[in-house]
Amino acid sequence: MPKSLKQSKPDDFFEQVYEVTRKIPYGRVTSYGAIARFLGTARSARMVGWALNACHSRPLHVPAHRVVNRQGLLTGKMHFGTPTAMQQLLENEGIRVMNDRVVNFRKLFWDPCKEL
DNA sequence: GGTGTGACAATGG
DNA sequence: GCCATTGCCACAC
Repeated sequence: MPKSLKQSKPDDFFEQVYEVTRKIPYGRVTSYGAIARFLGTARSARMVGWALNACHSRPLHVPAHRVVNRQGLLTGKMHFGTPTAMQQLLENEGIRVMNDRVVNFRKLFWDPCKEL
């Protein structure tokens, strides 16, 4: 029974990513690396992005638009259906975006390891 | 069980 | 501040 137990949650890692992403405060942004480090997989920052890629398979809405790369670049905007959807959502929260890059990213940066 | 891949991060120029 | 290269882990086939 022990070996079959984990079979129920094959996407445990993804679940964690979604959970942290939902906890991002309004008007704040974070990076994939920060989430990865918070989950204990600092070197799997790419997996965080991939996990969000599968967020469409989730019944719950995930504010993936608040997650950007270390440079504050909206690398995943293309996965929102429309190329401008991500930027629109960020601007809607008061976040200024220029050239697909978050302005004052360091100020708006939200570190789950510290804040959470 | 190996191979390919990905919404990244860190470093150096 | 920007561009190019390398390393990295987890997942699908």
